[in-house]
Order: sequence, then C-alpha cells, then structure tokens
Amino acid sequence: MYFCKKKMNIKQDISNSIKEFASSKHSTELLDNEIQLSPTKAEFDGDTTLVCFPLLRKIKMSPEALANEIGEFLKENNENIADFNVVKGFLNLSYTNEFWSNFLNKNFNNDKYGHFTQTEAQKIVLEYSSPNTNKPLHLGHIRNNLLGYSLSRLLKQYGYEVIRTNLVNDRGIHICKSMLAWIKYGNGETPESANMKGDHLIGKYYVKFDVEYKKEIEELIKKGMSEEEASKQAPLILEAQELLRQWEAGDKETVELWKKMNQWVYDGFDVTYKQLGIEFDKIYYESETYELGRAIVEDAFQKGIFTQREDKSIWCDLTDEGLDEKLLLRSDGTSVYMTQDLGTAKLRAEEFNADKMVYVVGNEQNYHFDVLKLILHKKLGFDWGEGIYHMSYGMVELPSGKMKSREGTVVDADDLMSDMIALAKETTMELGKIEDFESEEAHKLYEMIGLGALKYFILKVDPKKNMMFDPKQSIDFNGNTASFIQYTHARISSILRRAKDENIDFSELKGVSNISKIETEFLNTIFQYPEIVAEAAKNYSPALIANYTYEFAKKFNQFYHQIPILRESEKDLLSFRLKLSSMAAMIIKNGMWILGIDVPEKM
RNA sequence: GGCCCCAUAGUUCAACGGAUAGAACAAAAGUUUCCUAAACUUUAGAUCCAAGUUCGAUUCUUGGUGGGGCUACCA
Repeated sequence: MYFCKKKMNIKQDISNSIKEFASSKHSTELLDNEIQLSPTKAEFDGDTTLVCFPLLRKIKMSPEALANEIGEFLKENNENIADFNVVKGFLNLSYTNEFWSNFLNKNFNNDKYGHFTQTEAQKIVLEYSSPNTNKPLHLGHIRNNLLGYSLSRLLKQYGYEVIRTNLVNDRGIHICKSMLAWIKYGNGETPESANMKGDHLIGKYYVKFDVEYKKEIEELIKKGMSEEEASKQAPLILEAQELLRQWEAGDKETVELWKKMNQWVYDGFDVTYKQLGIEFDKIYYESETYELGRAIVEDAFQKGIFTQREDKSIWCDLTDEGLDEKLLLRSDGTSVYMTQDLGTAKLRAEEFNADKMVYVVGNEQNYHFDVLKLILHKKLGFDWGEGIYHMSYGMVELPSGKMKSREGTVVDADDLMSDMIALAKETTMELGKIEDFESEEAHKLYEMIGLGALKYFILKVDPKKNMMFDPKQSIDFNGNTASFIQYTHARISSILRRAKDENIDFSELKGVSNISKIETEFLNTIFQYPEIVAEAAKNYSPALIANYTYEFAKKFNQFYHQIPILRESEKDLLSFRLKLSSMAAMIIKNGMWILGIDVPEKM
C-alpha cells in the first residue's frame, strides 16, 4: 500500500475520468490496460501524458481530435486537471497548483515517503557474497556483495521481510590446495609474521600451488604424457586429493590446520566486509551443510524419481524439460554441488518458512539455477521451489579480459577501496572546503566519498549486464557519480541549516499561484519516487534507484541555479521552495541509503 | 557441435512497443561581487547487418556477423 496515496489515486482518478468519457461520449467501455498514462517528457508542457493511439481501435477518429476531446472533457470534469495540450497523438495534462501544494504539504515531512507495506507479508531469504576461503575478495565479489546488500534494503523498503544469508564455501579441493602449498612452502608463516591480512596470505599460497602444479604438469608432458593425463597424475594434485580425504575422514591434524587457516581468512574477510559496509543475518558454512542433500536424493531415488546407473551413481533426467541429465551422487556415493544446494534450499525453506529464496550469483551459473529450481519444484514437488529466484548478474571485465585469481589478473577489493579513499582525500583537500573538520570527521567523509564513488559506479549498471572496469582510469568524482549526488545533498543541507538558523518556519503553505516550469518538473520527479522504488524492487534492480537518484540530483541543481530559494521574499513561495528542498534532501538520502551509500551534511 | 546471454556517440552507461534515442567522461566555448563551481549553460557526436510484425521497433520474430558464458563423477 502506498503512503503517498494521492499519487496512485490521481492516475486511477484520471483513468476513471477517461473511462467515463468513453462511455458517455462514445458508448465504449475501456479497459485499464488500454489507458496508457506516462510521465510527460521534459521538452513538452504537462505532468502526465495519455498515449491515444491504443484507443483508436475502439473509438474511430483521428488521434489529434480524440486527444483534444479527452483533454476538454478532463479539464471540465476532473478537478485535478488544470490544462492540456496535444502533440500528435499525445495528450499532455497539467495538474493544478492546488494539487501540488497539497502534495507537498502532505509529504514534505514524511520520512516514510517511498516506503511500502505489503498487504500480505512476504518473507525472503536472500543469499549473497558466498565466498571461497582460499583467496581474498576481488572486484567481482564486490559487485556481488553490493548488489546483494542493496537488494536487501530495497526489498525491505518495498515491505518484505528479508533474511540476509551468506553460504561460505569453506571446504573442498580448492581449500586443500592452499593448505597443501602452505604446508610445503610456508615455513610456518602466519598473518602476523608476514604482516599480511589472513585472506591475502592464504591467497598467496593458492597462487603458489597453481604455479608449482603447472610446473609439474610441464615436466610430465615433457616425459611424453598427455596434458589431460598429466593434470590428473601430477604429484601435487594427488597430494591435495589425499588431504581432502583426510579432512573428510576427520583427521585431527588436518582439521586443526584447516580451522586455523580458515580463521585467518575470516579475520581478513571481516575487515573487508566492514569497510564495504556489508552485513548478514545468518552465515552458513558449507562444511556443515555439504552432506544435507544426500537424504533428499536417496529418498527420491527410492520413489523412482531419480535413476541409478550401473556404477551406482544417481542422476536426475531432465531431458523432458529440454535439459540434460544431472548427476546428484557420484559412484562413490559422495555428493556434488547440486546435491548440497538441494539440501540447503530445503533447510532454509523449512527454517524460515520463506515465500521466496533469492540467490545473488553470477550469470555463469544460470544453468545450475535453472536445474536447481526445476528439480525442487517440478521433480520433487516442493511448492516453495517455485519461489526460487536466481538474481543473475553479469561479470566485471577488465580491458585485458576476465579476472582470474590464479593468474593474478584481479582487482583486489581491499586495495581498490583504500585507493578510492585516498583519492577522495586528495580531491577534498584540493578543494579545501572542510578546513573546520576534526580529523576523524574528515576521515569519515573521505570514506563516504571514496566508497560511495565505488559503490555507485558498480550499482548504476543494470545488474544483468556485464560491465567494464579499467584499473588505469580511476573512478570519477564528477558527472554521473555518487559524489555529485552527495554534493547535492550537502548543498541542500546547507540551505536547510540556514533556514533553521534564521528561524524560518516553512511548515505552513497555503498555496502558490505561479510555479515555474523547472519547479513542476522537479515536483514530478519527486512524485515518481515511490513508483521507481516499486519498479526497482520488482525487477531486483538497484540500478533503477541509482539512475533515478542521479537524474533527481541533476534536476535539483538546475532548479538551484535558476531559482532563488532563501532569497525569495514572497512568504508562500519561500515555504514552497523550502518544502521542495526538504523533500529533495530526504529522497536523495533514502535513495542512496538503498544503495548502501551515505551522504554528508557538508563536503 | 549443442544451449544461453550481449551488441547504442571516441569511451563508460540509459531508454514499461511511443514524441526529435538520453546522460556522463573525453573534445570545443562560456558562467563565480549571487543559497557550496565536486555546480550550471552551449557546441559537435551513436542504435552491428538484412528481412518481418506494428499506426509506431534500440526494444518483439527470423536469418547473418562479432563478443562472452555454460556444456566435469569441480564449486
């Protein structure tokens, strides 16, 4: 339900008037979906526009003539419509000044503007981040975390209950690789002795493993072995596999080491998450969940839903769905990734009684999630399986191509963040506007600006699409950036501060007679905010919020340059503009909050 | 080979099937005795190709071309 009821009402209200027009003047009943009302483009006069073409099928006349007839009718019969104009088949309608004054009076102080409450509460389990504990986080993980976290805020604001989860991939052959390399080449090195973050230290050994492993493969190939054979027979990989067997058998020494090294990684991750501003409600560890799906699979096999091959492996046949057969239990009885995901999905569905389970995972796993949903919903018949949604996002590419941890072509998350903060500091000092700040306050501002720029840079792009990041070009503080939006907020704050200092009371607004073009444009932008939030939530797209907030800030700056605010002497106009400004600050702050970006009072 | 995704100014990104395809950066030119110039105002510049559906296509369909992903008893 909308807090800003007026908004939904006016669209519906106009629609109703148009239906009334059709039935009384043309004896025709129109359907809601035939009445297309959209925001008027800035180059035309008006607040909302009716596209008349779809109506011509039922009312046979020229688009212009029909638009004019409807315009006349609405001006006569709808109290909110002050005027209209027609361009081709487009009917541009303007709202009355009373409408706008009422809107502002009602909402200028409403900090729940753009918030929703759903009539039927929905519970969503949202999974994001889900890192491996064998290397530090990089830019790709940053995109995942920012999307997930922003989505959690967006969905909450849309009125859902959201449980933020993280499934840490803390076991498996890749973890054993870095463990083995540390055993062989580490000489007992620790984060303290190396003066390195734990996750970076482990990452170093993961790379080391790969280097040595490749050397061994080269050797074997020289001796005449095929590449495929060599990669299976290299001593290092055999040792890593042995280490995994020992881990699975619960070998004390191996488990001890595993715990110690994982803890190093967690301590490192904590720092990264904290700097990035990411949080979770519940963390799952794969070492505790990886056996979960087995029972489901065995049960379904007993029921004849899955099939077994001669070598005892168990498969799900999805050929009738246009997909392949999917392995669920290996011939040695061990489970695979899919098995575990079946298990954790069921665990969560039961644990939280969730209506939806959203997974923020890269688009390289599209097939995996298609299969997961299909098996749970169609094959196993779980109703909640239908509520699975893979929030599939595109990769972050570098000019040199894809990032690869093992090859060292990654943009490290910690480095990138500290670079951004340093850059923000440099720029801020150059501009020299915060000389009165204490050093702690100043540092907070640098973080706000530097991290804001990074977050916005990532989140403004449509999540579904791949995006490009050029490490040689630093992220901007000008133009379509977080800094621009933050700056706008600081500007407005400054105005509101002054108004307060001068004891200007703008809570009373009787109504204004002359609202300028730029002001109605800006009012319209404000007016659309709740719809944007709804749209973004339905599409799982923080990018819509980001781009809207930018457009919004830009409109404010244009307004600010053209129209005096505090210098306005006429009382009602002053109140009107201060109310506008106050709402503007609120919306910018809220939009950026959804993105996980803070805004300053001064910068 | 099979399946999926993408293609828009020099570059990075926008555009529920709707008006003259928007921004930003980079380039060129302007605006500070005036509420913060991290701002504002100009100029120049793009829908990969070919058909089709439609009153109307960047958007939908088909076929090409180019790029990416998936296609493991890895996760």
